Amino acid sequence: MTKIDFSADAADQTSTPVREWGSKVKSTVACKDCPLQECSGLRAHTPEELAYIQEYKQGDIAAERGSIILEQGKKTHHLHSVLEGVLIRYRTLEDGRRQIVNFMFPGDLIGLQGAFDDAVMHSVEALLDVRLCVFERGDFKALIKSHTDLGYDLTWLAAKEETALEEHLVALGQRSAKERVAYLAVWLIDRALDTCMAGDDNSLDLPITQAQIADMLGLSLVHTNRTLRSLEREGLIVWKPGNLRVPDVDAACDYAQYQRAGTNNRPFI
Amino acid sequence: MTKIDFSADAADQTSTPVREWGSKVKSTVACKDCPLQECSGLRAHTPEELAYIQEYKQGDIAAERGSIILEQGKKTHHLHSVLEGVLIRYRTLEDGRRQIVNFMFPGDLIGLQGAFDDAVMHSVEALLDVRLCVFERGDFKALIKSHTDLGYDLTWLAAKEETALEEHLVALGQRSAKERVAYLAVWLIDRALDTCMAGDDNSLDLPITQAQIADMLGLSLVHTNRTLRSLEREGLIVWKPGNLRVPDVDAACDYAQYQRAGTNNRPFI
DNA sequence: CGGCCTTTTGAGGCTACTCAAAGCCGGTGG
DNA sequence: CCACCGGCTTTGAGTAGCCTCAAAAGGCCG
Repeated sequence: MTKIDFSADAADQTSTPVREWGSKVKSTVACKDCPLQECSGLRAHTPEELAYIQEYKQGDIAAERGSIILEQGKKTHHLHSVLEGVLIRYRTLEDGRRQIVNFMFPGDLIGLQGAFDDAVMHSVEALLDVRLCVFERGDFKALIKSHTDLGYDLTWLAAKEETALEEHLVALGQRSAKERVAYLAVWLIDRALDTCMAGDDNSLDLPITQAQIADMLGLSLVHTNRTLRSLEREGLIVWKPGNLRVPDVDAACDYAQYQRAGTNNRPFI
Repeated sequence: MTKIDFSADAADQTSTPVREWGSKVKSTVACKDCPLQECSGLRAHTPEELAYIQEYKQGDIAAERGSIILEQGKKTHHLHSVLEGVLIRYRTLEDGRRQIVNFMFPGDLIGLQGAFDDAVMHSVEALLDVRLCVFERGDFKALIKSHTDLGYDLTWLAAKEETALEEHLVALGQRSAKERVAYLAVWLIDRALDTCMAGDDNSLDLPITQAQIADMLGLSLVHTNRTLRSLEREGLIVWKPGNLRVPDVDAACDYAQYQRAGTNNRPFI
């Protein structure tokens, strides 16, 4: 809920474009030293590609847990990618109902849709302290055109994001509450494994509230709680505040009727 | 349910790549005469772009209503775009539950994800007799690289598709049965308007069964029926077999808490 | 006319929701 | 150091929306 303090005018509630973190953007990490290069779930870039990216990267920013990075309906000049941390992307209806649409892990792109439309139709909030790379929205079209490899990667990323939403859609449309929770747990663990955020015992430290889980899965808070406890009693999933663990991932997958996508060396920017 | 008769071996249930419609592909429509060029909801291509596309287009095929164009888990050598007609994209769980993920209207791309992964994780079925343009999957990477404008369009399309899924996700997660049906009705009408398929009274001729509506919205068949009849009694939506009409689109949007995306000249291939 | 698919309607039951309140935990201030 | 407060979690009780089972009616085609 706290606003990011880097921004000159993040508190501005109008729909005018905001100059997010205008002069505060500095580069603390050079692309060639990007820690994500080491991550086994991601496809490392060639030195050449890294040089391209560095050219377009304006810098990186830190934002603390709870910060709102993007706000629904606002225009943005920037495109971000996740260097470190986890965020949620959600949409709010007028009467307050909220749907969390997806989670964003290191390597994911934030606000791609905003590069085409004027305003993004969702908000993005940090679940952990995060660091984000900043790109200029306008440069992005040039990037696609001048460095076709990265243009290809971008399309790839968009297609992957689509696959993830498809998966969530199946969960919401077809699965029971317990199946949904099991599905989400496994999906999160898988993403964490891909981005080197998981513990070696299939656990993930993520301070997500049950209200957020509920808003992701289309369940009520109360029923989410009961479902969590029920799955825990069965030993399938141990989801304590701040930490998620799935003792037997295969069993959980089986229960949720979820097919894990093989690890797939996704590209990132 | 009927298989497409163009295919040499569409009945092959193994996971080996199939040579879909090998020699049967002919070009009945030249890109420069593409009827979608005339459509107000789509962005017309420049003659130059049309020439690019023509170069990569292998031809077009017709498939009749009920044909399965793509099958979940299969490899495909081809990429398609919708020249005419409407299709659904769905995913099936092992126990038979099915989730319709999205509808595809003229100008939409089929199987983009398959261009990156080996196999697509969903099936595609024609709701109407359709005509599809055929591209070679392998050529597609070259297309992005050699004609960056089209690469940009492709990314744009992928981002749009993602936005649509996001919208569906909100519907499944947050809306009641009646709101979901109202939402879907308006969404379909909007897509139809964009692609010049709607009647002038906000109606759409689309032979979709209530079972399919149910599988799209995550409702049971019986309850879908009751919900349809209930909305009809209230005069919000008239959804007869084969024809959907929304007398007052604004009222329906309002009821479903759905914000129509302004018409947006989407690109197409 | 008979068979198949789809739509419609009835009846009863379960899943998940709402309302409500108590327990927990960390932070703040007296 | 302890009392208090706000946010999160947990549990109880009653309800409603949606589901399943079941069967009849309508439409299309051989």
